[in-house]
Amino acid sequence: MSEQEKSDFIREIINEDLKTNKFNGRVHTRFPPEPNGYLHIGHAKSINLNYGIAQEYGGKFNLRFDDTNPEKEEQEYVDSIIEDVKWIGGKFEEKILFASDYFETMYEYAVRLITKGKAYVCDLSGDQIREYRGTLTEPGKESPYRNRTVEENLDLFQRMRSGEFANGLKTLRAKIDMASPNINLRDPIMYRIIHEEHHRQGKQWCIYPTYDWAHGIEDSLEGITHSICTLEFENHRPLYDWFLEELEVYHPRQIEFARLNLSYTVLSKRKLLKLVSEKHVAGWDDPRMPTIAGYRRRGYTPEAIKNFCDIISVAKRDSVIDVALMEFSIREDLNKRARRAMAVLHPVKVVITNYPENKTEELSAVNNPEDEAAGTRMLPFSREIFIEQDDFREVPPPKYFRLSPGKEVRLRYAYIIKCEKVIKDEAGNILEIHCTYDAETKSGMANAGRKVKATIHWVSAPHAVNAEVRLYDRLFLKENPDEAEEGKDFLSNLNPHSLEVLNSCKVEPMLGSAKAGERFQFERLGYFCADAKETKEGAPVFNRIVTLKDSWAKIEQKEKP
RNA sequence: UGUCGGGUCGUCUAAUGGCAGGACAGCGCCCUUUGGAGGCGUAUGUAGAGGUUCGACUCCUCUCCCGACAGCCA
Repeated sequence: MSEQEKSDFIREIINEDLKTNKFNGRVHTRFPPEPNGYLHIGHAKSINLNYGIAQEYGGKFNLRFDDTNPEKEEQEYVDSIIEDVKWIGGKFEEKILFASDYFETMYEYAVRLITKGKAYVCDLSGDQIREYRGTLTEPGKESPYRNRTVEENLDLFQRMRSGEFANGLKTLRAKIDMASPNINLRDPIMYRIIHEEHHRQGKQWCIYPTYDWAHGIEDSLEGITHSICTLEFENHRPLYDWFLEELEVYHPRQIEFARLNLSYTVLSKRKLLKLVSEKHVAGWDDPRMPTIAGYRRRGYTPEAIKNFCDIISVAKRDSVIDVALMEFSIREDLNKRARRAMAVLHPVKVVITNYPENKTEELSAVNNPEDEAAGTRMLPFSREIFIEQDDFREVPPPKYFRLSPGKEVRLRYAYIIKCEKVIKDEAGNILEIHCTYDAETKSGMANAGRKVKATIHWVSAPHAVNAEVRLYDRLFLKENPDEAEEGKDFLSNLNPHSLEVLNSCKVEPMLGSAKAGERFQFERLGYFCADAKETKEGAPVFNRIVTLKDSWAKIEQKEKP
């Protein structure tokens, strides 16, 4: 998709603002995560949107941490978020920003509102505040503390700051309208008392601004033009606007879009945290997690993620994106870029009885048929090879084109072989398959053109390297994991087979020195990535990124009743 | 029975008063030394009812359906 063609309701708004010169021709966006968890694919959508817009319009982009709640936030999350935003490709202006750096200004602004008679210190408890707020259909009641004098409010607010009161004893509230049909306008809380150490401010503060109070100020201070957030903040926009108007400061425009939902996936921070803390997965970067760190470890590329974000576009209606679109994006990317390799995951030995013992040939193999520049490599071939158990059936089902007794297949880049005999143990397990080869059918020879129905992959037994391969699948069995039985939650929909570890895989020699993070297509199987943390020279560990589209699997599925 | 927002192929998304198009998924065929890739083709959609108009996905009215909001979370 070319940048020119991109069009959505947000870009339309920006075009309109540019036309009317609303922000003097400026475009300045931001990505404002709270450092209370790892970034996930939904955040990638937001980064791609905000950063993409800044880039397209020659504007600016800020990375700003919305660190206004010390009870939930940690430095570990700050670090991971910075790494993830960079990996996704978001380049932020000069330095990383923190809402907590504006705390002093926010305090002064609050004093300004108090002085205007637009904010007051309230002594109501949490329960009382809820009670006074009213309900969705009934108006609320005014707090008995609502009409304190400016002097009293100023004094109390100063004493809140200086630590005179315990948590929850007092709040600073905006004086708006307790009867507003929009609950957010019923005297919302601006400051609460939290005696807790902040990851950047230490013990400097014991009052912390709420999101509604803080966010618009952050945007205003940074000169943001378009403050893009998700739909659940739509009802907060009147409040965002109210604060900035009362403050009489620079006023950005808030625009809301629908957050990303992915089938077979959960994307709420709470649920992701639960998966990690209850050890249903191995950590935030477990390759099954929809976190940026998880996708990275799995082997996804930033380009594929960007492409995915472009495909799904952005709108206001709620939607659930088919996870197949994500899989399509990574396949499309890796098909063009990943070098091909031979790997046998479930090996069974084949002995080519008419091939000389002790002979080894070097056969030329193409590294990437989609990219001639990737060149070729040599593949050792010998009398004993491994093939995939699945590529042999003693009793072949209909339409099965691979090896079976008396039948021929081509070995990729090598010869056509014919199955002559199956050697089993007493229990009936297949130990070896004995084949003969046709020496005239070597890849590239005159007779090589002889047609056989199938080509299978293989690895020379004496040259094979042992590898561990981790087969990852969807983490959840249900399209909507939240759709659980009575009394159960999304965890009951976990896929028990989302990870299968194979320890005795046989791979071609070149793969023995795969570097951490390197990606390959294992021919006929899928795309794999050498694990970033655990792969070692001579003892490689591969993560399956995604399978190849497998039309045989589909045929087989259909044959079954 | 509050306020705000939303409803276009199975799934996303275009068309902003002028041929309902694209992608993914599906199906069929061709091609193929990866049952991959690629090529070609095919089916499927404007929530409903009225109205305005030469002409409506688009504008108006009503109805229906879905989502968000009653944290001192963001």
